[in-house]
Amino acid sequence: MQKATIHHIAEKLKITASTVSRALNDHPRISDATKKLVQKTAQELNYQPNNIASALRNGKSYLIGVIVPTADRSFFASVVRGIEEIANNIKYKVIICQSYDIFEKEVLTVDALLAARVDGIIASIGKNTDTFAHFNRAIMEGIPLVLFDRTTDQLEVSQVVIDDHLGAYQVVEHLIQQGCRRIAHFTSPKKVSVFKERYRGYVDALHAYNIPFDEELVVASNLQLEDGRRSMEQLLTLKNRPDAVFSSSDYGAMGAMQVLKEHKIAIPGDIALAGFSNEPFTSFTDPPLTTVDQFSIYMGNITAELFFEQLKATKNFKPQKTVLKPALIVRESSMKRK
Amino acid sequence: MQKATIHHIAEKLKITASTVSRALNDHPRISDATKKLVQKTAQELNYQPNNIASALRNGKSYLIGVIVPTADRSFFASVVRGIEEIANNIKYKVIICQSYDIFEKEVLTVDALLAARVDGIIASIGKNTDTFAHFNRAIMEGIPLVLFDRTTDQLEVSQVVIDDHLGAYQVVEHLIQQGCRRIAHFTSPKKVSVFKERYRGYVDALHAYNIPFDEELVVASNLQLEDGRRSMEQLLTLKNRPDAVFSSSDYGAMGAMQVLKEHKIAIPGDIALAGFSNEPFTSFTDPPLTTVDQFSIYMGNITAELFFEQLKATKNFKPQKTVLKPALIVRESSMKRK
DNA sequence: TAACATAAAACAATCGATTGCACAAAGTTA
DNA sequence: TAACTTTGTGCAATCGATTGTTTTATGTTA
Repeated sequence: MQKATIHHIAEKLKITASTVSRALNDHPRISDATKKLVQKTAQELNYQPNNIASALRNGKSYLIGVIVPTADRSFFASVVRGIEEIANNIKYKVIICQSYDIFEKEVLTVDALLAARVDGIIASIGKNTDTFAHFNRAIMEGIPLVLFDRTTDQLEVSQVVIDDHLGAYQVVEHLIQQGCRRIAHFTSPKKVSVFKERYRGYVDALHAYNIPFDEELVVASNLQLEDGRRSMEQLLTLKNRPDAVFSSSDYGAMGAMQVLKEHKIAIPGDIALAGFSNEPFTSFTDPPLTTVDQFSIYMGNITAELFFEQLKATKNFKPQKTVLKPALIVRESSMKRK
Repeated sequence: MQKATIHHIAEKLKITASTVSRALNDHPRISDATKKLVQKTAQELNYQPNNIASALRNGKSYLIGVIVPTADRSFFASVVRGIEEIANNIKYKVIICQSYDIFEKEVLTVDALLAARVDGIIASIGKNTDTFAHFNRAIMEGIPLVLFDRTTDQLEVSQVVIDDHLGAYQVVEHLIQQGCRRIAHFTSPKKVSVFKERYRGYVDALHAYNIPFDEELVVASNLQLEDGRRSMEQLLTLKNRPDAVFSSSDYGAMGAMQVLKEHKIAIPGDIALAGFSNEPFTSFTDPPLTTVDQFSIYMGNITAELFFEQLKATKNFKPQKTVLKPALIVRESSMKRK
């Protein structure tokens, strides 16, 4: 059974396809009578416009590509959800692609999206990405690009980030207020701005409270669970142990928590603990983990709105940077003072 | 700057677009010399085929729609990853859509995918779905449909599931071997086969070991964290409390764990605990949660392979049902005997 | 070398929707 | 009533790739 086209409608009404097309698109030069007739017939024939055909004609696909390192991290999944909410409202569909933090895969993905003729790309950059030619390729083809969370200033594009500096600052300030003085920090060696910013927030908070910065308390790793374990073990070998750990990722903090428990070190009694991202599991841990919420769905909304603004803008659009405020979530893992 | 088309290549080489097209598609009637020349020129002009145009011509979009209740559950995210692995290998792109377990949203999504002219749909049915007209619409349009995990026998389509009965049976058998005799079960009131199957596995294991079935030990809910909490509180009001809880979802088990801790009830000492799905957080809980792994990435692979098999099959394809074996993962929450 | 086979490439239609332009009918104005 | 405007449709080209059907070279055979 064939799907109905505007030609079928036209034939049935003894008019031309162009009239049908105009009628369906509410063109002012078509009489109301014809419009109604066409709409009615379209219904009868269960007509559904062929997006492919119109995509070809007007060079739009109504598809946007979203690239995330991994979609099974709650943060990214929620941002994607936020993007979808906005996109679906205006007939756009979202293609989700995962780079798995692998640079080559990210490059391939960008190229695949360009080949698929997406109308634009929203991306969060992989941890191992430090050259951006693939994204520049998209920009040069006139494909709008908006980055969120894991962004870079090496590209002239709009970006939406949270104030990682502030989030980290608040965590460290909170730890200090709980009486901690030797606060360790798990960070990433990668040139990803979010981690650099959190590191800055950590350092600045220490300064602000006149707490000496001690390089041996900063451990760089990939910030996964196992990394957190290793980093914590390393810290425990120090003569002068920390009394708190602020990890740039919840997974890293989780690894630390496991190690501390294995060593029968009290949390937060001996060592307080805080993570970053408010992954869902953080409220399930024992003790529940202090962390920073990033309002991820909202971030997705904002990112999508910025994206579509740029998509509509005909001329050269000035890249915008939106900075969202994070929220410190205090849970037991850091509550030394009840 | 315009993107190169086959016409640009043709013009440059003083041949026609059809020759270029055939050369690029390695048509036997084109001389090797021409083929090489065309390929070289294509490279030079950085030609990328316009998928939209070829989609229109041969009625294929190279897009497949994947509908999941939510993409931020590790199980679904991993299945999607498994699907993507296969799909991307053969130039297909995956559109991920979330139904959020809302029936209306699921219907809209199916229709949107049909309108987007996807080449097929892979779906896991929402919890609240009990009529299937929307999926039948896809089938009638000749769009291949494959279901995974949350499936139904009311549709004549291929499906990939794990043996939920076996998984549940193994959990309950394990609990019995640990000495538990009053094993409670959290299930869903919904007509979702996975939960029905797990319930059957629970009942059958009890039977097999001559343990009486007690209706008051079975609690139906939505199986989220809060539901698990409520269900556990309810069980604790019984005169004759259970000595184990097997929840059909890890989140439900997590809720139970929180309540038990609040009541200072030892896990697994007083009450053993087991979930289902092997969500990542289950290894982070204290104690780590016994659960069932579903080999989700593999499930995605299998699902995609079945899907593409069906897509290639020209004639009426006989729906197949693939059943995968799950794996019991024993952790401390159920280890009464060390 | 005429007749025919084969290889290589051109021609033209097609997929379905869109749109600039042409054109006819109806309405308006002087 | 001639001249012009407005309104409603039709015509035909277009987007880029694909493909059945010629057409044009080239090669082979008798």
